[in-house]
Amino acid sequence: MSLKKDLRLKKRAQFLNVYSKGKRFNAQYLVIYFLSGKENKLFGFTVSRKIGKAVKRNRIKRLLREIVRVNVDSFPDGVWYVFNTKKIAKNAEFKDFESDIKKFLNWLNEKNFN
RNA sequence: GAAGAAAGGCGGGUAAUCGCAAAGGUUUUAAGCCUUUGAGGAAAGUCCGAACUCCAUAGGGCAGUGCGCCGGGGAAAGCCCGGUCUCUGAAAGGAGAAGGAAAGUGCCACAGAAAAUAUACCGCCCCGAUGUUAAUCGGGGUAAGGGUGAAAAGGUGGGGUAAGAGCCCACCGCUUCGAUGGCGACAUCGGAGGCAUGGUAAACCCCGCACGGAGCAAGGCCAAAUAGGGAAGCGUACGAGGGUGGCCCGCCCCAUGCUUCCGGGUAGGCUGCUUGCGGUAUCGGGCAACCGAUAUCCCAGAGGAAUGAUUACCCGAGACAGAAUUCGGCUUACAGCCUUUCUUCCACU
RNA sequence: GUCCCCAUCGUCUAGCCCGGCCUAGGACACCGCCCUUUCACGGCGGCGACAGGGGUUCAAAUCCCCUUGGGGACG
Repeated sequence: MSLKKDLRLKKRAQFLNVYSKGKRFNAQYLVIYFLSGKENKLFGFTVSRKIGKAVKRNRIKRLLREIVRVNVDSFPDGVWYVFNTKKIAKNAEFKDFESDIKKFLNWLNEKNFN
């Protein structure tokens, strides 16, 4: 894993909490849910069976984790994040996910300044 | 050299930087640092078989399911190896759920005379009657030919006959008896019979063999909140109830009372969890599957789930694909490459 | 992960157990014609499917095996 275990969402209840109470950001290949007001910073990753078989799903999760690991300091504290993949992410590359996440971070910063 | 067949193996490599998981060591509150290890031949499908765990002791019967040539291997298997037979290919080879249809039952559409106690549509032949003939009618013989069908009651050839027919003969097939070889399936040879026994058992079924059920989300331990009960022992009574087997018998539990004890259990956590019918090498036995001996090694163990990213170079430019309790198989997917053996054809010596 | 179930026209289904009459029936939908001034209703006709591959059999939607695609239970 390219991201420490302490920084990951683990329980199904936590995921459901983010889905139901959190906000949503649509990018090209990703849908990012986030819920603020928490005491720590956690990340969760979800890849549907519709994307492909186990090898492909694992690869996408690893790519996402790597991007988050590199940019972990750019994410605001006290927020839980969940990354979902869209169906078109089947053929996406590392750079595609990277630009999506950069876009999300810029959007967050703008909101905070406003 | 070309085309092809079989068996076995490999499944990009090297380096740098940043990272992940486990184990060990170390400073030690957390955490950090160092070292080592870290997906497959199919990890897949979940199609068989086991180990392990629980269920009521896993017993008897019925039902049900699966398997089915012979010998060997294996813990077992819808498994493997060797052989037999049948089918198939020019050959090397390949394929086969391959017992029983002379125990019984069922089915065999359409077509056809007839689909299993055989029968007779067109025919062929004989006799009789009518008739010049042709032919028609009646009685009988026959199943060679035609036609139908997936399949027509041994096949081909000859003799024979009024026409025909295993009616007779030869060969082939079949049945049966014997001999020889083989552990055996079976094969070969010889004699006899004069043909009886259509197909279908991945139709019911018969014979033989095997099978109790569930599955690591099994099961065990610790244990918030909430709710108040739960467990053990003894005694009595009843088959009416309950207990996850498809059913029956058998088996186990018990309403309630008394005594003793404090535990049961959800969220959650820990465990089961990786040393095993283990791998590798050498030697020996065996055609082989496999077995034995010796030496040596420890080789993933997660739990929203670890192997990734970037860069550089090389080549033939990298397929199918990711462990989840563990093994033995089967099946399915798979770019390209290597090794060995064999078959056929062509060329040369 | 472990254990199960299902697959037939565009949609819902019958046939499968017990093979042949299946060139696979019906309803809704779609298309054309008739009826009506027109639409609807009604009538007639048409289009249209056995998930894929292999095996058993004379013959497979049906029996057997493999694959593919859906769905469910167990936290």
